[in-house]
Amino acid sequence: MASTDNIDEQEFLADYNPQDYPGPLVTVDIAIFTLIDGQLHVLLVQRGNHPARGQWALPGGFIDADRDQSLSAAAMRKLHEKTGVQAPYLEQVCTVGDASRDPRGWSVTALYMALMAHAPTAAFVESVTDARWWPLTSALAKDLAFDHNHLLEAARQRLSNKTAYTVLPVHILDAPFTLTQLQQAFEEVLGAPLEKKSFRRRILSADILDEMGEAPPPGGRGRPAALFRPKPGLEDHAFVRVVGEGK
Amino acid sequence: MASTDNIDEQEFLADYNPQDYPGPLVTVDIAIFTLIDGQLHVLLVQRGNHPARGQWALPGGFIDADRDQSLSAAAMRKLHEKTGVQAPYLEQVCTVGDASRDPRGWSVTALYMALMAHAPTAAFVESVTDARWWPLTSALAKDLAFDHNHLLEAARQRLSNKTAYTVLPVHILDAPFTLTQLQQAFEEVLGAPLEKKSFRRRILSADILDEMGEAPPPGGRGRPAALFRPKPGLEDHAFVRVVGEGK
DNA sequence: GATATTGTTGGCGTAAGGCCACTAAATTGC
DNA sequence: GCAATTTAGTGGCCTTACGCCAACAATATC
Repeated sequence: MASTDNIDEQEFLADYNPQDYPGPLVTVDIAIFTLIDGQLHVLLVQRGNHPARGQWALPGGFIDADRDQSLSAAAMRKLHEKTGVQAPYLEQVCTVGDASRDPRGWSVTALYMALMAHAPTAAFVESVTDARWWPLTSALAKDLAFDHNHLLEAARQRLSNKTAYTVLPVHILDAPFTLTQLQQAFEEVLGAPLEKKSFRRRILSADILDEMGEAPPPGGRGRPAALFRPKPGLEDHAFVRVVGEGK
Repeated sequence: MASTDNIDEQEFLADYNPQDYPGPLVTVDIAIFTLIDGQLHVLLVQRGNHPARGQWALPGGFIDADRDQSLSAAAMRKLHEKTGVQAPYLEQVCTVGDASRDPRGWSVTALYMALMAHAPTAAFVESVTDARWWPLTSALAKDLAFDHNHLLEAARQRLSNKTAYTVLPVHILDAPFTLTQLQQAFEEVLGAPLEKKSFRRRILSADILDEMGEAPPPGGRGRPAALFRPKPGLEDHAFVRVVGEGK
C-alpha cells in the first residue's frame, strides 16, 4: 500500500506542471536601517521600470526560482544587487498579500528588516536609477511605490518594539562604540530619552559587550569614554523587563 | 512628464501577463491550538490527494486569486473549508519558502497560528479524508507532510513565547472560566508550573477580565471559584515583565 | 462536627529599573 | 596655572512587580 502510493505520487509529480495553476506574484522587500550622524536612516531605491517608475521604494524584487535557495537568500541577493550593500543582520518581519497592492495582479511580498553600520551605496542594476539613504522621517513622508509606506512603517515598528527588550541597535553602529553612542542609538530608535544609569546597568550586567580601551570624546571635550565591541553571538539576548516604562 | 509616464505605465500593464513569469507556488498553513481536558491539542488533516497522500498535515492550501481578498482571508477560508472550524484568534507566524520543501516546485507558505475553544471538527472537502484534534505531543511525534513538523514547532514556539508576556491562552478556553483553569491553561502552554499568587495578581491587576459570579468547583469539592470572561478588545495587552523567570 | 479539598488573600524578601546627585577626567579660556 | 565647562561614570534610595509560603475561607465527604 505504501509502495503503490509512492508510485502513484511519482506519476502524479511527473504529470504536475506548476504553470497550470497560476498563483500570486511573489517578491521580497527589505527595509534596511542604519544610523548616520545620530539619525536613523533607511535605504530606498528609485524604480527604473514600470510599474511606479520614478517612485522611491524599498529594495526588493521577484524570487528567482533558479538562483534563490530560500526566501532569506532572495532577500540578501536583492538587497545586494539593487544597492550594493550587505547586511549583517536580517530578520523577517511579516508577509502581506492581497489582490490590490500591485497593479500587475494578486501579489505577495515577504518583508525583511535589516540593520547595518553606515556604508555607501551603489545602484547596480538597470531596474534602479538611484539608491540612497534617507532620514526615516523623510522616507515615511514620501509617496512610496505600492504599499511600501505601510511596509516601512511595519519594519520601523518591529525595530522599535524589539529594541525595548533586546540589543538590536548594536547593529546600526560601527564597532567600537561608547556606551553614550549606544544609548543615543537606542534613543533614536525608540524615539524617547533613556535614563543613563539604568541603561548602563542593563547593558553592562547583560555581559554582551567586550571593553577595548578608551577613546577621546567625539568633540574633543570632556572625559574620554570606554570603548566597547559586541561579543560574538549576542543575537538572541533578551531582557526580562522593558526599557522606558517607568512612571 | 508625469502624464507620459502614466500612459507608459498603462500600456505596460496592458501588455503585462503574470503567466509569462512563472513564480513559486503560494500556500497558507494554519496551526490551530485548543485545550481539551487540560491538554494542548492541535488540529491536523489527513491528506486525500497527492503529494503526501495519507499523511497528516496542517490544514492549508493554495491561494485562490479569485476568491481570497488577502493572505489572512485565505487562511480563514482554508481552515474553515478543510476542518469546519472558525478561529476567533489568528496571527501570522512566519513565511518559509525554498526550492525543496514541496516536491511540486519552489514553494512559499505563510504560516498562521490560530487559537480557539474546543469545538468538534468536520472534514468538508474531498482533498481531506479526516480532520482531528491531536495532543500536541503526538502530533509532533508524527511524520507530517512536507516541512509541517518544522512549521508546527515554529507555531508552538510563538505560542509559548507570547504566553510569557500576553494573555493569549484566554483564547483556548471557553468563557466563563475560573482563574485556576486559566492558570492551568498557561501552565500547559508554557510547560512549566506558575506561582498561584503571582499569576492572580498579574491577571487581576491588568484589568482585562470581567467577573461574573461564582461556580461550584469542577469535581464538586472545595470552595466555589469566581468566574471570569475576557473583556472585549484585550488583544494587545502585554506585560512588562515575563512570567516564570524567577530564581 | 472533624477532615479534606479547592479558592483567595496577607506579608515579606528580592531583582531590576527610575531618579538624581555626586565624583572623575578631559578641554577651554583667562 | 587654575577655574569653568563638558562629557563619562557611580552611589544610593525609592518603587514596581514577582517569588514564596503560610494563613484563611468556603464548600464536600465521612
